[in-house]
Amino acid sequence: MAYYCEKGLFKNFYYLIINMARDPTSDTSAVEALRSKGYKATPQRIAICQIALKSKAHPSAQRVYEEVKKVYPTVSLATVYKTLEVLRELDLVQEINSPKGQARFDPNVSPHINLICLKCDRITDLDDITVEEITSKVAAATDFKPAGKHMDVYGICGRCSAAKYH
Amino acid sequence: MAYYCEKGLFKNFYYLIINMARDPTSDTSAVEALRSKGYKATPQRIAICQIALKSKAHPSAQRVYEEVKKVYPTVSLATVYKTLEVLRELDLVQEINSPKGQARFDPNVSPHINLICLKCDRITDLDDITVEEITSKVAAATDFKPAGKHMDVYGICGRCSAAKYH
DNA sequence: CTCAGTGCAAAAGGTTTGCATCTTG
DNA sequence: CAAGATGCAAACCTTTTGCACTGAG
Repeated sequence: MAYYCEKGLFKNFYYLIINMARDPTSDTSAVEALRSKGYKATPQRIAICQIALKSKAHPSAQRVYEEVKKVYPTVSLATVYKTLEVLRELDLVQEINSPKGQARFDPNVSPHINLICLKCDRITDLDDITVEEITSKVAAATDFKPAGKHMDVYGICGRCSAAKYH
Repeated sequence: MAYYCEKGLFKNFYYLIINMARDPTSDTSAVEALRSKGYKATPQRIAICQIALKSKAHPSAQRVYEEVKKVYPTVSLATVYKTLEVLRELDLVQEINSPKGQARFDPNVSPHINLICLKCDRITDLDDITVEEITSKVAAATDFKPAGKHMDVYGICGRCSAAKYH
């Protein structure tokens, strides 16, 4: 029967499901982006892209892992870390350093401000052209070359200040 | 002789040296800031303030620990962490989240931009009034309340881009 | 004299690494 | 079929915590 080989058929089974459920556009482009730099487009990586490149919640590696496991139960946390590193190299995600000591990943690679809540760790994007103004000002005024396309601002998010007296 | 009691005389000896070498102004104010909120001004804390509030290198806790040990050899890393936490509460330092997964501490609590080098992890301050413009813009446009007085921008520092081909 | 603070060692995350096994191209 | 990727477990680092002892106020 089909279950005997956990590492062969099982994986392919899930790959199939993923392929059926996938958004053809972005999936194809993720595969292409991977291959363009010599990376292999494994089902694990595709599944991780599915989650990480679509989430707006700025997930941590752990969070991505949990989501990916739902559709690809055999994936390991180490693979998630390695893949996120690859996606960073391909400029498909940016890494955000949260105050709680874990990295967060952001598929929004256009210029924007990350509003990082110091209480609940929620991160909200704020698209703002000021980012470009600032980075070009920095580049002009100093010998520092801004590379990331995001700027981080810390504070208390709306939800937390509303829930102040809980 | 004077060495017999490592935890008594030894400490006081170093405390004396610290007092002799100290900058009277800032030291007094650190003591006052501590006491004003009910914290005790222990020699360990004063030594840590000496280092952390004067450094422009945005040291990590480990780095502060190493510096403090030079003048106060019996201090422990745990005490450094606890004291830095107190200093943060007193608004005497701000915490910066570096990409290398350790916190960095910044005694510059006026509005400024932190230029964070993704290669060598060096952090440079850039005083810029734009920070206030942006935080007030954010406060006006969203329900997010900016709290920190710094904004983080990532990139490659002058030294690293000069040393590109090493 | 009392309670907060210290120092130690252990625990607790988060992330990386080494290695045998498996799979893509 | 070769080079690269996976999954597991162990190693690593940074930070936090529990607790007996110490010292500031």
